Amino acid sequence: MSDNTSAILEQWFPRDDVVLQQLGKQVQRVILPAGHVVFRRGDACRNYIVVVRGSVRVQTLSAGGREVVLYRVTDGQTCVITTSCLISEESYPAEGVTDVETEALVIPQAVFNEALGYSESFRRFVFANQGQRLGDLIQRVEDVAFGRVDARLARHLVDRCGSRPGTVSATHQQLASELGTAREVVSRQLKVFEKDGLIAVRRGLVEILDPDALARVAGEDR
Amino acid sequence: MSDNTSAILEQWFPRDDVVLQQLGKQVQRVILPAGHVVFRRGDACRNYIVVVRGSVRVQTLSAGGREVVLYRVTDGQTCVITTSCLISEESYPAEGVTDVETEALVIPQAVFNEALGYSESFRRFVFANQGQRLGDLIQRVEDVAFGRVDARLARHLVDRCGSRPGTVSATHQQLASELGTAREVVSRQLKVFEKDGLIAVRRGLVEILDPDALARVAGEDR
DNA sequence: GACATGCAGTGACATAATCACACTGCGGGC
DNA sequence: GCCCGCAGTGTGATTATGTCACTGCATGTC
Repeated sequence: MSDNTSAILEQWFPRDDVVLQQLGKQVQRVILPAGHVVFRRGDACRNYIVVVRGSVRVQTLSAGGREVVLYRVTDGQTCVITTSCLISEESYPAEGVTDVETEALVIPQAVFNEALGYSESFRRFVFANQGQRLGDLIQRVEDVAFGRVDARLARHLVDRCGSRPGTVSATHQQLASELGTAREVVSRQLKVFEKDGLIAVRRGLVEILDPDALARVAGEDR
Repeated sequence: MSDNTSAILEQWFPRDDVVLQQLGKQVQRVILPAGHVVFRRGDACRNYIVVVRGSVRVQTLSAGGREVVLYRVTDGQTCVITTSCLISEESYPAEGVTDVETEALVIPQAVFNEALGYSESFRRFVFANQGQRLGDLIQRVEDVAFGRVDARLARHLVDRCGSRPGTVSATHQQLASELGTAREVVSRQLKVFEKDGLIAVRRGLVEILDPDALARVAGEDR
């Protein structure tokens, strides 16, 4: 069990509170492999899920068969959709898939409800997470509605490799889903970046040669 | 005071519960004129707001100065952003403006927090609302990313006038904000609809002549 | 009437999405 | 090894949208 797990459990279900201690015992820990489908569109939601370590991307399949990534849930975070579905007892409107091996806490609905009523700090955690994911979603609407593809692509690559040169492992199709655009557009844009010496592309792989220049492209607000 | 207000107050703060009764006394009712700015980007959030009657649109101003409408809050609903900002004590990431004269309940932060811990039914209401607005947002991401402007515009007009012929009062700029596109695009598309005899346009007004045909345009999934 | 202002129309151009199809690297089966 | 299949990629043609620059038009104010 990772240190994170213990810390989170201790924080929410401290030893000195008998009620929370009891609730804490019903929390399970799971480790999911990369690519595991955590929930599908239409599934009923039965558990509150907290990602302790790893990354889950939440995406939706449009009528035309295209995918957009809505947001990611990473270390110490939870998913807005899960939370609201859990309480309103609606089914999932999107799907969640692990990007990498992911460690998560699974809190049954009943336990979640009790903890929510009992502990203000738990409530605060839950809602703060809601706010953050919500902000991600709003940002996404703005990006897709107004953002230029070159800037968005550059930003995404920089985000994934940091400020040091390195490689990002993704197909053009995956990148397109991240950005809410089409594969061809990504292919062409990558070509442009490559011609400018910012990156090198190989099958399923993008090598970042000049993160600073890339960051500059990302930052140029039109 | 409208019937709705009494009903909502009675539902959340019933007479037979002394604690909730006390909390209920601190809830205020306000009537806001059309076009009133309920909250601005960057404002701190101090109250939980429930729209009893009317409509508030929540929108965001992008870096380029363009506006998108994220969703609307109407009769009996609340705003996701308000809720999560209130609990996580962050500032508003968007702004809210009344479309029409709007009657609302204003619940101070402290009262909201207490009620949330005390009443499961109140909690359920709060989160169910979160889920609905969230669904709106997801839909918006899909629309903006994949939707065709003609279909979205047609759908929007139909939504606003119903299945009977009638008039929608909005400038092209307003329509563009609703759809997350540019004014010129709306102007051109309206011209096309007009040429096809679906609508007639006048300054600040769109007259719906053939709602059925318009609905057909809206429904044609690509 | 002169002017300011907000709204709408339009052409030219840039960017992005879509469609159609060719090409390529790689792994599995033989 | 060789062939094949397939996911991944490249590219041109076409259409849809977004952007820019500017004009015209209605309305209100002085």
